[in-house]
Amino acid sequence: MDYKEEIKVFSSFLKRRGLKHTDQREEILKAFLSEEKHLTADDLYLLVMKKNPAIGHATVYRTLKLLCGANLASEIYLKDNRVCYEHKYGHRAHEHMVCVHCGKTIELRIPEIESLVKKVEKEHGFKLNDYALKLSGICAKCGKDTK
Amino acid sequence: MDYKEEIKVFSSFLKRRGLKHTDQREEILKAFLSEEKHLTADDLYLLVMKKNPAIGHATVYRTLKLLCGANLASEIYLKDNRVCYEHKYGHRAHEHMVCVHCGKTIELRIPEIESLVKKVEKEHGFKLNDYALKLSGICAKCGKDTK
DNA sequence: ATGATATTGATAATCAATATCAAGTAGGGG
DNA sequence: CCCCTACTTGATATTGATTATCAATATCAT
Repeated sequence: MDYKEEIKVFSSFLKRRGLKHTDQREEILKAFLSEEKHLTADDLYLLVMKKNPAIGHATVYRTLKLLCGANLASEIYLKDNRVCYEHKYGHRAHEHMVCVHCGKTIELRIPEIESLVKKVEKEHGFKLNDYALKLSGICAKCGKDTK
Repeated sequence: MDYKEEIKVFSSFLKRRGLKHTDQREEILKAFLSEEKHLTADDLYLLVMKKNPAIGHATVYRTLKLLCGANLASEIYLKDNRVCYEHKYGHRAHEHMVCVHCGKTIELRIPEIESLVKKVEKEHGFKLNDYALKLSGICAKCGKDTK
């Protein structure tokens, strides 16, 4: 995969902001896209390290913020104050199910939510940016293991 | 208010766990209940300080964990990795709307969610502990201010 | 190519939350 | 009612994730 599409989105975001397109940023973006599951900043750092050990910790953190700004990634906040990042481009999954036992996160698709959320938005005069539904509990696998 | 009910719940929780009912714990619980809005651990610490400056930071943190265990409080995870605590006893609001501008949090009541969540739970063989719906955007007031 | 400006990586700094530990209590059994 | 043991406390040190700092370097419009 070449991620041409996403790289273009990122590039134009950077240009629009007067920022620069660097090798590090592109490498980090590619590594991020290559992993389908959710990543913490540190997970991504380790992934990037394998390709290019010269890239620093801070750069990964910084680039993740940029990716969020470019709407290529979004942050999700899990238990224990951990932050994960997920792909956003071409996605619109804001519903997650997290297993409090093994930590696995499943993305859900609950179309009915959208209309509910819209209704609430109108009722409260809120201008919605985003929403997130998070279910937490014990996943099927862990439920079996602990039985 | 005497919070008799909640104190009893806490007491029996402690006994059940072989833990002790101390003045500090009760004071912290009362302070927590006295404030209707969401609190960070530090907010609560400052509140408790006013009544009893001798109570330490760590004790507040520890007691909040206990309150969660006793189902009197629950944690909510906001942007920037901040954790807040909200009342849980007699509550069942898991729906929040957070203004990304002023930071205000509004508790919602969306009864339809419950059945949606139940459906998903069944579909995935998940054993649900909790769920949280978080809407984020600009609240009516801030929307007006920035117009 | 040049130069203004953004970027990088190493390091130090920050912050909330947690672990440690000696001294102080609670509260059940006698 | 007192003892004893185990739980608690508060001060402090520690952790771990994220950010700030800063000199050296790279980008890109011209």
